[in-house]
Amino acid sequence: MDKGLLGGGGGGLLALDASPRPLGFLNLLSPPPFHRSTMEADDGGGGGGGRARRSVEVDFFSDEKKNMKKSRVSGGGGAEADDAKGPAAAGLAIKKEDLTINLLPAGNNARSDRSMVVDDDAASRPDHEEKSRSSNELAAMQAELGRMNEENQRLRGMLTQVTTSYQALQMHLVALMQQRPQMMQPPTQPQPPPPHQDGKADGAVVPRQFLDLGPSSGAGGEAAEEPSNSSTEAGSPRRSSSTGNRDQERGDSPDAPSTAAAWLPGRAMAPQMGGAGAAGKSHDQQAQDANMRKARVSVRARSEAPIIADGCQWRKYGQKMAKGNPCPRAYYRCTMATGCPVRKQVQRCAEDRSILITTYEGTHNHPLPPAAMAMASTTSAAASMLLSGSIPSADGAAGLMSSNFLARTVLPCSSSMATISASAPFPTVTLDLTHAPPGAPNAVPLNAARPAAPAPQFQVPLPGGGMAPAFAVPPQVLYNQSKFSGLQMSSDSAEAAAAAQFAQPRPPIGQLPGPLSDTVSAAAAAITADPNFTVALAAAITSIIGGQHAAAAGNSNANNTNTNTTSNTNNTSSNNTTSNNTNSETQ
DNA sequence: CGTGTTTGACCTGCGC
DNA sequence: GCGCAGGTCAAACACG
Repeated sequence: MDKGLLGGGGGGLLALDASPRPLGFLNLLSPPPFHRSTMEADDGGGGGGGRARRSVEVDFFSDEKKNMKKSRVSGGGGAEADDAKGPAAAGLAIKKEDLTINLLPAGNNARSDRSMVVDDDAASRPDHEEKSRSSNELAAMQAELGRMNEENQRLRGMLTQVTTSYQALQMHLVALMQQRPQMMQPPTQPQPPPPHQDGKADGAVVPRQFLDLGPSSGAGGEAAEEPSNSSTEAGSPRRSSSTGNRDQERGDSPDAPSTAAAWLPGRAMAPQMGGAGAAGKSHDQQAQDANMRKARVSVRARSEAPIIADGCQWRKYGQKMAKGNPCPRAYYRCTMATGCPVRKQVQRCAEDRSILITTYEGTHNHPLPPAAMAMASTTSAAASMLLSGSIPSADGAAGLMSSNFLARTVLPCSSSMATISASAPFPTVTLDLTHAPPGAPNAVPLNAARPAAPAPQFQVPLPGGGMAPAFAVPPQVLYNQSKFSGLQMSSDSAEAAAAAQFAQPRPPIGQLPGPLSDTVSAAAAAITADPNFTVALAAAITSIIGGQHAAAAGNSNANNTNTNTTSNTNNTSSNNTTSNNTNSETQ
């Protein structure tokens, strides 16, 4: 099925999506603002009010745009959309040009408006008056230009800063990506002989340490023993739910929280920089892990479909009645790789059964199709922010702030759509996609974003391989669903776009077939395809760049918390025992 | 026959 | 210590 998606999507979209952004990854930073006008036409919002909260970028953009607008006014030139590239530089260049032009009072000014006025006046006034007026105007313009230059300097500085950050991030990303292929070995080889302790200590070297947590531990039955030992030494407050032994055998559950942070900036970075002292460090880290609770990302979306397609393949391994909810909760495990620790729970909201609550836990230890990448990056970003926010002090407030930032980052169009609950037992970020933002219907735009996409890609694959009647649902549902799947769908197109590159053994993100370019292309394609994906990536990037900023940013917006709390336990009691539900309602 | 789902049983953590 | 609830396992079953 996945193959079908990949294969089907195919080439058409590739050209469509990938081409527009030759700059590739760098665009990750710049597109959101500049594409907003075009891409977010989808949202019908036209960029309206809600966008403004977009932290630095917005300001940057708006300022920039202002400048550019001025430039255009003065330049009178045509194609506006085209010069959206190279913000600061372009603006500066134009300005200089204008300067030259303005300094030449010579007859035909390019400044259509003003010059027209001037000309009109000039016709009826003496020369000297005209000249004085011109000189005044000139002076004013020069002053304005001076201001603009200053502004440009500022913007340049910001740009430099952003670029620097980006480069650092990119390097980090590359490092992580290069590590990933290593991780991919184990899954294909279901159980590489438990090289556990040594494997982590030597072969895998430092960098793998975090990434190891998923696969390697998942690989070796006893391998998992090691971490759990240390963590138990550390007190093992972790509530790895069930099954000490079984989990070790699976190797996922105990490590899920760690893997959830696998590509976290701080955490992933630390080992690399740490270098030696693997033992002590890992010990440390494990203690940290032990302190860390499982981070979860919960997505609320309206959907008639029993499950939300997120680009991954899931296998249902259990179903249970949750207390206080007449609807059973289904447990899924990622089956895209053998040792993948990622799980998700799917349950319908008790209050509104049209709302599907999908809770993700853990991080994939295998390459993901862009479709899944979108979701993974989103959830990972959410989880990482959550965790990074709570690591330092285990303070819920930090996480809360981060989450607010996340809310705006992941879902910029809806400040009140993401919520965090750092309350026990697991810190959970909730992305509430059930609220229809103002300029809603973007199911169509999504389609529009990928006009050539074959129908199958729009279908919602069910775990069982069937297709959910996702588009037989009411518009509202469709909207909400698509809003959620804005991540997946858009990335579907990205998937399609990347299909050519990933077509073979699918080395997607992990292996960087060539240099970085393929991945970059895919990312660029995806970004081009859908602002939501951009935003998701931005969230991931933001999380990598630094939780502090996130926390800070979130801090400044801490008042945006909404009331959608995610509590992991429903307190209403019932007599539901642990008996399993045979209810086929959701299946 | 392979893959995925269903479902009863089991394990674990937590609160009382 | 006991009971409850969440989470998972794994045999049985269904399906293509």
